[in-house]
Amino acid sequence: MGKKKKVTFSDIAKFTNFSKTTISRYFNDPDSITPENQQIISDALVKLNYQENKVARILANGKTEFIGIIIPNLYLHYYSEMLNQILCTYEQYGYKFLVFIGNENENTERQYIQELMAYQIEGLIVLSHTIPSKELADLKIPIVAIEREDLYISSVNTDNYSGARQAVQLLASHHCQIMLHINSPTKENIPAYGRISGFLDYCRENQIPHEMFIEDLGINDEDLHQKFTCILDQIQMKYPDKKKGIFISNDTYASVFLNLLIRRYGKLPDDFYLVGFDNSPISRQAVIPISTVGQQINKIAQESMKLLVGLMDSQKKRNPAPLSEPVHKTIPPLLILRDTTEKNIF
Amino acid sequence: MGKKKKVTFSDIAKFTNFSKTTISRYFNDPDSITPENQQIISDALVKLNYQENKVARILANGKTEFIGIIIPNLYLHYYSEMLNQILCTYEQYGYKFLVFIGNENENTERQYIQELMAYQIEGLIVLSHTIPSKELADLKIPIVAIEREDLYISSVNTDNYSGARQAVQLLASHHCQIMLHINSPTKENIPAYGRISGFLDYCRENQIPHEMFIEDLGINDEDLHQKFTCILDQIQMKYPDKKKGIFISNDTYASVFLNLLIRRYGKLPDDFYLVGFDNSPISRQAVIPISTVGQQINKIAQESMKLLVGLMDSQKKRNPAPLSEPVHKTIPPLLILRDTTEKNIF
DNA sequence: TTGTATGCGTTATCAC
DNA sequence: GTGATAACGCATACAA
Repeated sequence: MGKKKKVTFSDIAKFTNFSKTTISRYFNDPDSITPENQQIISDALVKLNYQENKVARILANGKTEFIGIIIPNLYLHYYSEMLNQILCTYEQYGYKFLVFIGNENENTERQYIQELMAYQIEGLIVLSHTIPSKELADLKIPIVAIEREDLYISSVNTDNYSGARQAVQLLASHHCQIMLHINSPTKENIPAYGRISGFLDYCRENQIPHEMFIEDLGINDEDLHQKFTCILDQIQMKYPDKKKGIFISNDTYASVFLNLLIRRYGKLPDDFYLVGFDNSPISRQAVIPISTVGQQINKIAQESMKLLVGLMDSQKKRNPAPLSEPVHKTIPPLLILRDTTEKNIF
Repeated sequence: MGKKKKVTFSDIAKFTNFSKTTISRYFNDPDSITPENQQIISDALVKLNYQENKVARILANGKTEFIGIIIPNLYLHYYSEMLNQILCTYEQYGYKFLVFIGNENENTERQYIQELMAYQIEGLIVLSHTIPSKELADLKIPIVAIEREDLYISSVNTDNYSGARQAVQLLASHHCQIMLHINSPTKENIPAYGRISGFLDYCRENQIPHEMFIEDLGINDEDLHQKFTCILDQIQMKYPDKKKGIFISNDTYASVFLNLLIRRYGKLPDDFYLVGFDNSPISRQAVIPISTVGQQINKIAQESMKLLVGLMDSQKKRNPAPLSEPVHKTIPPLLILRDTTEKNIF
């Protein structure tokens, strides 16, 4: 049995004694043909078992309805949940997504972008960090960046700065006497730097004693564990009698730190108050659920698509403006109170 | 400024005084033209800033290099990591992926499949459970199922049965006197049922006392917590003096159960031995790292692609066999020993 | 409301 | 080694 050829408009046209044009119109503007003829065509479609071919349609009308996504990885919950939310917007906008995993390699990502361009994507969502926004802007297609350097392109980010301030404010409201911030080295031009500046600004403005532990915390578990043990020792040495408010740059780290405390003291000591960042599952699943600055991933995804669709629509006009100035949107974080700060609950 | 038209083979042909055919050959069979002419064309490409158009190529040669993926969600680590691994095979095979989130709605997923077919996907990877394999087989395209009902289609699955046996064997080796299995209701025709049958078979064969707790464990955290509290109470009531080996159907549940124990007793009691399933991050990140039956997600992804690519290749032949009998591959799990069983470490 | 002719950008089939 | 020409399947002016 050979491979059966696909049914095309020609076949339907012959079968129904209409022209291909009429068949085309049946799909794109049904009301322009009589109801009876609609029915005839409709019947023919099922009788011939027609399957539409959008590739041909693309070539003819230029609209691929493809959006490219370049995302660093999916093992961090933040990224996989963001992708989840973005993909789900298909229901709303109908755009299909071509997804590439960045893998932190600049040239590989350039190749991915070429591939995406070859498939005539109408827009691009970038979460990976490697390629400078200047270069991305040169692609001359609508682009939205999420939580990365975004000088030359539009973007949607969590308000990291205000999130950090809220975290410290929460710790201050529990009368913590010394504020500690644990983070890895962060460039000033990416949104996450707001977690550092927000911490510093709030402490300074309110004259609260504070210290930062900025360290490359490694990737593997042992490294992480060792670094945190070291940091904990320092903290206990320097501030033995003070009520400590600790703001940690993400929930994964916060959980490691919490586990360290639990295993050392059998419980979260009374003079330790913890706040993480992200509201990732681990913050809920921890032995003692961790208070955290929650990123509203669904809203970020929504806003990104809204922004991107807007840009793409304006490109479809007869006189597409030369991709106007970048727009930067900001989504407020949500402070989530759990047991590492709300101890009165016990 | 109007929208500048894209550069096509025609433009390059005019510019270089070759024919479109030669330009095409430059891309698809460079050695069929002289090196000098290759250079001329190459120069013209950069001079004109040519961007290839794969959509036109698809229409002409029929090969989309698209693979469709339907996956239930991305908030479960198992799925997001699987998607991660699948997407990364782009480097190896060059196939591009169109990803849809299933959302557990049968008709929605049917729609997604129609959309994928319209984009002429060459193959399909299905992780969602809603559509029966019988119906999928009727699509007449290469399909690989992962960890779902797979009677009529090819599949790659973890050897759940052997995994469960290994778990119980591990618990037995630590002289647990009563084996407990906690799981939610599972249909017999999906691979995960092996976790139940493996548990039962091993216990029966070795005449080990055992009990199963099969309960719909709900979705939200409170439900889960309450159900597990109830189960723990039962266990303590029934088997107060026995060394308990508990095999839990996944790491998320295992972590909830562990946290319950820690919060109640301040530590993992000496007579409790725990084994989870999946080797998801939570099993490492738990206060006490959880022993688990690790799924080799990377291997599953690799095997799935290998299988699918094989099926797709055989479809491209002149006489494509009518999609032969389904092939079912099985990937062995990896038993991972951590602190919830290896207590001698303390 | 319907049909004709042409175009979308590439590949494939022949020629030469 | 290179070129002319016809597909590929659909959309869209323009005509009727």
